[in-house]
Amino acid sequence: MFKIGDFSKLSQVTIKALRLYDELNLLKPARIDPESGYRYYSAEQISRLNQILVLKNLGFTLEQAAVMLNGGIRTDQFREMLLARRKQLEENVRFEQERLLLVEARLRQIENEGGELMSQNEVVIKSVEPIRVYSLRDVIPTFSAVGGLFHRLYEDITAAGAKMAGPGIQIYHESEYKDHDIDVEAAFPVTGGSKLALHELPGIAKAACLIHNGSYEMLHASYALIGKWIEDNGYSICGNSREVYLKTDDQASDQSEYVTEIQIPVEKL
Amino acid sequence: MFKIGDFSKLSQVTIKALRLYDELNLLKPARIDPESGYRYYSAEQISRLNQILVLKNLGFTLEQAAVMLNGGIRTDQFREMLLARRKQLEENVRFEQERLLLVEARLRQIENEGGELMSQNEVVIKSVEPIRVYSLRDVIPTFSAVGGLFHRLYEDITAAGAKMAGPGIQIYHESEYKDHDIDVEAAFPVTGGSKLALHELPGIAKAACLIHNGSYEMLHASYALIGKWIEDNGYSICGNSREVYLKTDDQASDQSEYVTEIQIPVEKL
DNA sequence: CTTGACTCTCCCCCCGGAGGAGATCTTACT
DNA sequence: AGTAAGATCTCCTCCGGGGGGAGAGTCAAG
Repeated sequence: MFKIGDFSKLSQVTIKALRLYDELNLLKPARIDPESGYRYYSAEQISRLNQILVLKNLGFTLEQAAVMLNGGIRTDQFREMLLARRKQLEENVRFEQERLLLVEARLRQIENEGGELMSQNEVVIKSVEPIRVYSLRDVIPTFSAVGGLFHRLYEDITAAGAKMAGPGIQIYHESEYKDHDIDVEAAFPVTGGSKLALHELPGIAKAACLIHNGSYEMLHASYALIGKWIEDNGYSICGNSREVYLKTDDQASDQSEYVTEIQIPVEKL
Repeated sequence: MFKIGDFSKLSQVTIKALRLYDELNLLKPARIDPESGYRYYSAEQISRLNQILVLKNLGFTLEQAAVMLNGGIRTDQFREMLLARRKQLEENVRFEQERLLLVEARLRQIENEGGELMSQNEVVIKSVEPIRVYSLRDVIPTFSAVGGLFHRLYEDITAAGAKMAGPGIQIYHESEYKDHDIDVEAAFPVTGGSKLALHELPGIAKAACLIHNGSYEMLHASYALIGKWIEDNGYSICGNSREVYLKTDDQASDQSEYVTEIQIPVEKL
């Protein structure tokens, strides 16, 4: 019989851990002195402890280990848990490797381009929810004509007694870059106005998103940035890009205050 | 200005997370209504939020992100943190991959050898602490003579008025298997007996350990098991193996109750 | 018998939120 | 203007695998 300290030294498992395993019914001491509460372990229990350590090394939780070791498991169940474990581990490895690539990309960027540390505007990947909107789609001669499209949209909405329930969204229905005769859709989420024919804007599973601050004349710079990012990070564009007008003339006194989000659907190559 | 729910939808960050970032001084709302306590965010703050998300994706903690974004950091410091991060991530990947190999080895074992699920006695890798012992070393004709060695050890210790302070240990000072004229050391940690010439048994950084239950006549089977395990798991033997007599004739009424631990120093190939 | 080393239970902490309770606030509809 | 629904607030507990420490009780050796 060993006291917990001796047993801990023998097994290289901390006393804290042993007490926890006791509490979780993973490894009950062979005897507990009813008066002092001291735990006494027998030499045979090292086998059991080793089983626990093996399961822990495989990455199972202590709770799973308790279920397995307390007998409620068949070989085929164990096999299935191992398969699930393998799947999870493979995913973990992929995830960590991808994260590693991101870190290395940052390091390269610092080495090459000097100290930018964190730019004000960073590209992030996120999903975009589907949303019901009222929208108008048209082929417009030049970019500057998109204002008119939004104006017609606004008139339709107010005429129907509806209200805008979110920021304006613009979708480029072009697969390539064009600067004339552009197929463009302007949309607003609305509330009320049951007469309006709403239409569901599909969600985007993965979109590369970048916030653009300031006048629309500089939007192309942000597009260049996000395009470079997509290329550098091994994504490719797989859908129509959008602009979301988070802050525009109705809340900003100056064009320099405008805030626009660029969303580009992407997929991992 | 967006209420927290709208801002959450825009940014695809949960309300819970936004409130946490507020608490951690990562992202304070642009305005908090002093009467209702409602948080109001401005469109510009999405940039800041994206910075947070990027740092989180790189695997930094929120606390680190707070330090970085709140200005107390220079580029070279950021670079060092990235380097540390890379090192940690590389280690994580190695660790998870090794764990994955363990799981796959288990799966192969189940497929090949049918349902053993968990054997009673599992091999674990652990470290062994250095320990001060009194020991005798001799070349003995056959294995069975090791008993005599321990007997002499026992007599020396009691004669010196000392006591054994732990289980007996046997070290094989042979690099290959021999069944006659074996160079063997028998050792006991002791307390008291200042006249005894103690000697420090070195620690082992990595030892493959296996508990053997029962008579010593079956020890060879456990040696075969641990040898196979070492080979299967990509280790190689790099030192003298030991046996630790955790339960032997002084506490056991029958040889079938003996408990012995085999320790073999190994290194990863 | 004393003293120092061990052990006991109980509580808080880590990390990044998730889930929920109960109260208050805003907003849309009548 | 009232009311009901939905949003939001703070505060609490929980997850995993223990680590660290307080305060009290126990064991073993000289």
